[in-house]
Amino acid sequence: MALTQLTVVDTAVDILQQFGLADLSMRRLAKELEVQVGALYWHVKNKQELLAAVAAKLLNTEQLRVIPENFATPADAVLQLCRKLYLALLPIQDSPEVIEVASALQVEQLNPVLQLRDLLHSAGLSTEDARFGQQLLLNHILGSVAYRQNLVQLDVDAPQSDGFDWGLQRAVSGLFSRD
Amino acid sequence: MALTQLTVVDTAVDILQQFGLADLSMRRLAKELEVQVGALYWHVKNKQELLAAVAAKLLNTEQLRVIPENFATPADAVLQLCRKLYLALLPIQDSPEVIEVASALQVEQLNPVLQLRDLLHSAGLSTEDARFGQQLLLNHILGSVAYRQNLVQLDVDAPQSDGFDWGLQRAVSGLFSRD
DNA sequence: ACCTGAACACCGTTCAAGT
DNA sequence: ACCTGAACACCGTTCAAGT
Repeated sequence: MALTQLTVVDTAVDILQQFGLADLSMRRLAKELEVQVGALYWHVKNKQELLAAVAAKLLNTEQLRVIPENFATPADAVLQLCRKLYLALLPIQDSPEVIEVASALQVEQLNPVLQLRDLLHSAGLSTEDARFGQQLLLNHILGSVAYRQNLVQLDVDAPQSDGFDWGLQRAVSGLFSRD
Repeated sequence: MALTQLTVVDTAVDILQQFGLADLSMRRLAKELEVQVGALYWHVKNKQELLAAVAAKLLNTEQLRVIPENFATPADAVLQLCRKLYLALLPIQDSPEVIEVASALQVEQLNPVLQLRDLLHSAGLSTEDARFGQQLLLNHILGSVAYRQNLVQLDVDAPQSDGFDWGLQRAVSGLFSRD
């Protein structure tokens, strides 16, 4: 199998899902693909861009879309999209770090983040406020996932809620109430 | 000067503030202190605990307290504390990552985070909800700082607001409105 | 065009041995 | 008790040289 950008990124996604970010090194990736490390740099510019591509692979899926028509209010659609994102990222080790790298480099390529912004906009927020609201909600999603993943990693077996949904509802309520 | 836990942590804080997390390696730290790397491990268990201690040094300062009596409403005190935290962390490179390590390891030693929780509690939220609200606000602070720091790092010179304060006001409003 | 081999300049952690 | 010296098992990135 020839080495392509696609195979490199897909293998990276695999390593991330199976072993976490600590094991996703360029050298490990090269070993998995049975090539020398240097070969990777023909297909990806550097590790940062690779991680951005990994994030895009993780997020740009049909599962992480929401059909606004299926919801009574825009707020409900927003809630649902956020919950989907949270649940999708939770089982992927270190996903918040990966997404952060990507959204710093190129938020515009992460479809669910864009849809989140769109939903907020069509719910009545100005273009700028929709961007801010998207930030608030994304911060909460990634922060909650990171917090939760740290708990299991430190075998704090307290299976207590991380308060994600509670905080989400409060945040959305704050975004849509005028005062 | 004898090597102590205190000097190790203080020097680590120095390196972080001057050069960022990428330069804060155990080896660089040893060089700065003019000892061998191994010597550090007599004074700190590992790098993770060192970073937690660094975070505590950064946050546990009198500057980052708020006098509730000075504010008309608890919500105002919460707003002020969050803004103080945001402004304090912004100039410290990679501070969100450091704080996250620390709050995963030992939230209970970060005074401003505890005060934030306390303020929410005394504002009427249940003990549990105060914890959740603290999470929501901390997520927003750290997320906004990280976002802002990434912008300057990628020399995206757009000095556009990160919407921190806008999001903060919405979040606080959501926390204190009952619906 | 695509890949190898090898180098450069680093990491965190451990541990026998010294004082 | 505290530190050195040295090792172990890694990193990301670059680049002449091969095909």
